[in-house]
Amino acid sequence: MINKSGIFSKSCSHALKAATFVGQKGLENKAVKLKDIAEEINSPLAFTAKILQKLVKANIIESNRGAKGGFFVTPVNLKKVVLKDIVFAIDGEGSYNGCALGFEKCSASKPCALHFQILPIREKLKETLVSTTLEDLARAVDENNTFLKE
Amino acid sequence: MINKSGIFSKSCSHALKAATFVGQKGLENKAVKLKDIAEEINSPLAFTAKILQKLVKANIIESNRGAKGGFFVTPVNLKKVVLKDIVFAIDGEGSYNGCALGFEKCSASKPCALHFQILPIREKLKETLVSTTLEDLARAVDENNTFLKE
DNA sequence: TTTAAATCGGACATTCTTGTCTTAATTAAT
DNA sequence: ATTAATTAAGACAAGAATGTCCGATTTAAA
Repeated sequence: MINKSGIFSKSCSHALKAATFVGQKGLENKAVKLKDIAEEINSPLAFTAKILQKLVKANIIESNRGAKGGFFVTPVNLKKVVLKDIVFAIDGEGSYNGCALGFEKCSASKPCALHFQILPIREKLKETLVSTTLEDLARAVDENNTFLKE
Repeated sequence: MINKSGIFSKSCSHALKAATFVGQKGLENKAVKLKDIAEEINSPLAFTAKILQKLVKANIIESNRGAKGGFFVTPVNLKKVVLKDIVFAIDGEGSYNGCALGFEKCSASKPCALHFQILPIREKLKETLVSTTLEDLARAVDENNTFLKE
């Protein structure tokens, strides 16, 4: 949502950053450890762990336990996973489809006071969330065109 | 933000609904009481009061205390106030300008991993928030084209 | 001038999000 | 087998957002 801290919840921002970094390493088929991820994206270790676990359960990234373990993305998922998948995994569908004024039933036939104003914004957002792949993000970061840290 | 409950924070949704209802009555130069507002927009009384006070302090609506008091919008504000004013008053500027990944400094020259994806969405949102007036919302509701209740 | 009807303002309570800690489970290497 | 490295999982803690309560203040009317 558009809340005080920007477009996404903090958890979701962390998830997007973490997934992108794992994706970046995935470009070279490498796995990364929790500690490295948390450091790279500047997010608390234990909290990052929780978020990574959600991403694993959502089949966005995978993990290996034990020594030499870590998190990684398969080449298939690098191309297949889109932003929407990550947002859904962390914040759920409401973030994607919810009414701007919070109504359960809000549609063109029973529109809330903001329905027609918000509609085109929503559409544009959805468009972006389904068309941007994890690989897109990972490559841009890898080529130093965008950043995961300030 | 695009969070679990939709685009805006709950407080902000309440504020938008409350302001719209006060605006609707303002079309006929009437004031409304807190109790009526809370009932109309289906929001808890005391909490609605808090939000209304913020709107008053932000000079979006005005109030009269005491018997025969209430909240109202001046004809000038009805035309002058835009959605952005309300969103700013409740959620602050971050909601409007904040980086999608939460960075302080995020710009075309130092873009976060989502910067270029989010930019056009943000622009569209801003456009809408500055071009929609309180009167626009109030009239649509008054003409029964849109709703403040399910 | 008293009373009733309102908003104002601050302290408090609850709930949700964010973050921490500790222990268990798994794996590779010695 | 044992140990060290690592993720998994759940209980707990802190903070922010949301919501409640109560008394103070203001105003109109009787």
